[in-house]
Amino acid sequence: MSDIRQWREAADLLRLLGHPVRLALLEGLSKAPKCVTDIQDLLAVRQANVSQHLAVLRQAKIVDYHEDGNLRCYYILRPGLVRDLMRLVGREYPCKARTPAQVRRAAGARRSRSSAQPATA
Amino acid sequence: MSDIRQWREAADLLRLLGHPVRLALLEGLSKAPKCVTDIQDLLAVRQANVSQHLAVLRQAKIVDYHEDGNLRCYYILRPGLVRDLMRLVGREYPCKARTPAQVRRAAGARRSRSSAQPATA
DNA sequence: CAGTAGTATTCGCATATTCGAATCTTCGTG
DNA sequence: CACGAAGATTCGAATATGCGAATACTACTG
Repeated sequence: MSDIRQWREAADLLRLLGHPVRLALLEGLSKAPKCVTDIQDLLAVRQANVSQHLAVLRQAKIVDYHEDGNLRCYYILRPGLVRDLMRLVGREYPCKARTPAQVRRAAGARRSRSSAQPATA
Repeated sequence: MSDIRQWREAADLLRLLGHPVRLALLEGLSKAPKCVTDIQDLLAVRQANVSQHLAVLRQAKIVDYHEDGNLRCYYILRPGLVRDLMRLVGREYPCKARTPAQVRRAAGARRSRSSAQPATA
């Protein structure tokens, strides 16, 4: 479990979700589908910018839309993801400080690298 | 709930977590506390870079450390947060596509903005 | 005290992200 | 068909992020 590449996808997802407008967008959409102009109106963000953020969320398969005449009604494509996301960012996670002794014991006998093998390189 | 500023903190948190090295770091630390050199060795990332990422996580109060002589043993300061985070990025969230009719109905009667009330502003 | 291992910090560059302005497309209506 | 409204896309500039190299700092050891 030391390969960093396996975390790239998860990191991309988190980074993409980590934008205030996109979070507000997701919360708004999680209540009901909305068209771009409604969102623009609701969030006080310019239309082009709303479209840009929606495009990002759409590429990530987090939202999708249906066309209704001239309008595009966006909705949450993965409600479970958004729900869990909102819980994560909404919850308070208290700090659980450990004592030096606890940490030292949990760290095991691994002192330094004095006995390190040259690895695979 | 249309104020974007209230999402800034959450967005900052997600963005900060959205980095492959930091995720790998958190997973490694969630198994046991480790010192910087151990991590550097485990993840094949340069020492300065490990320190940089750890500094970010420390400022966000996600990790902390205790000094053990010359070493700094880092540990997860908010295990609940990291646990839920790992669950979120580890789980599969299936796409729940809606039909146009479903979306239109859920969107309510809000067609466009033609009949928009001036809101509370 | 000199040397060294462990770690942090600073600096600079390369790359990525964000956003506004402008433009383009499409659909509906008269 | 002309026009306007809804929305997407492109482009460029400002800002942020990531990382390596170099360096500084500190606590042990001899």
